[in-house]
Amino acid sequence: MSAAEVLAGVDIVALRLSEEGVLQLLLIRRAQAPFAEQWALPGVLVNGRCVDASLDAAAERALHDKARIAPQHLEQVATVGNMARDPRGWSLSTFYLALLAPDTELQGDDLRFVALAEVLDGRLALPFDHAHLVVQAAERLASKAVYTSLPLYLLAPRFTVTEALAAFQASLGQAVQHTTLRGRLEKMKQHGWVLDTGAKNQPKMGRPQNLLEHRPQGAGGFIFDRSVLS
Amino acid sequence: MSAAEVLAGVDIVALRLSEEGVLQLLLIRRAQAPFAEQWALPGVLVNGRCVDASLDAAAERALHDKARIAPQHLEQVATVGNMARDPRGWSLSTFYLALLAPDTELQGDDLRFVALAEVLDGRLALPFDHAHLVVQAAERLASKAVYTSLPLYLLAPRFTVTEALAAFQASLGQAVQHTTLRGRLEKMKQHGWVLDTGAKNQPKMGRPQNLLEHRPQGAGGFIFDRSVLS
DNA sequence: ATAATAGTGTCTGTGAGACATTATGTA
DNA sequence: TACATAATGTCTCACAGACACTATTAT
Repeated sequence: MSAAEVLAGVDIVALRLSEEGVLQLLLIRRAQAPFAEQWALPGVLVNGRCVDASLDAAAERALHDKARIAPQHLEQVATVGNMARDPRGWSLSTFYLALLAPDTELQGDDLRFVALAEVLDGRLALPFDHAHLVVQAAERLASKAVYTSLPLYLLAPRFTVTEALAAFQASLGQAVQHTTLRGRLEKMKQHGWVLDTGAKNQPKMGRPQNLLEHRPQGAGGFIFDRSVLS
Repeated sequence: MSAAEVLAGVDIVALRLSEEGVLQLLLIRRAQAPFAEQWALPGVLVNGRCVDASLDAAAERALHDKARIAPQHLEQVATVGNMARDPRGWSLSTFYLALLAPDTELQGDDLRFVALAEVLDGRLALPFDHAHLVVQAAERLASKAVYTSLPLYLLAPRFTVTEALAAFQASLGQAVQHTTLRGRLEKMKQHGWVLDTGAKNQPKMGRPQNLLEHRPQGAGGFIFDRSVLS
């Protein structure tokens, strides 16, 4: 069996929720050709010499080595493979959705966050088919936000209902009734996924907010049995 | 950039609904090492010489070339990659879930159907990590059966409510109220996904059954806004 | 007091769950 | 007639949607 000449790698679509409630995408300035110096998704190649125990380990390595970041959630989205996506030839990319804590900071000027919306609507172009990967990852987040608690991984472990609302609305791209979200958080409390810290948070104005705590009891978010949409 | 030495391929978890309402898995007797002569998932390698336009095209090729079968539904499930799954070294497998028509017939004695349950509970072992792939594909089908109409792709284009019930129950691994399913089919009628052929089907005994027709209006099944479970 | 924000309560609609009832065929 | 199977109807419950109302802070 001859060694197959396929270029295989993992790419990461890492998202952070900004203080303004907007999703931001992590980009890295490529050091090597092709597309050297351009801003692109962080990623690594997987090959015979690679030390990764598994593909998921390679994804974690990509985030850790390239950006010194540990995500709060990491899941595989899909794998694309064709002749056109890389000028070097037929290539495979298994890409992951990573959700980062809102206080994630970047070190080094070869890393930056950009508004996810700018990539989704084409205002900001990315090399390879990275824009397409971003679209699919964003769709994954949106579709899971409909019936799971996945957007909570965009928040700090302690969060307020208002912050949770921002996370869901940014993930879904549309408004959500706060009463609906409160009902879901109540349901999660009953299953130990969320608990009421007695603590309060005082905004600049208005009534203090209850501080909740996210306690995942399994992978991938709590699953509700209804859609959050009409 | 040196050619990366990664063995990459696609494997297919193709399922058929038997007349007894049991899910069956398509296996092929391997012609080549490793694991020659053993029954395994159909699959093909993707490499630099390959003619496939894309990874999805390679999946279709695997089913067509190896089994002369065209599935009613084909979707990518995930990609696994590690050192242990193939004795030849670090390898990648992107695996797909394929749903076949119930009248799918096999030609050649290197193809057969086995009961999916036998693989899931370990009574029937498969080479590589194929049993693990089958588990994940079956989980994908089950989780989608909760809130989509995916199991209808296991039926002939014209089907009865009883057959649809069997498809859902086999996919989910648990009983479903027929009234619930009727409600969902009614909803699908309103959106053009199912229509009432005036025709009837006469079982050996009892009242004749209405014959419905499956008219997919998009990829991946109709999406409901509630879980079919409690 | 007023504004701003958080949290609760009420009413409606939808669709699943469970089960009873009716309909339509065969033996 | 008896039986088997399909199809429909009824009632309850959970929860999303919409919106009103109350609560608690700062200025």
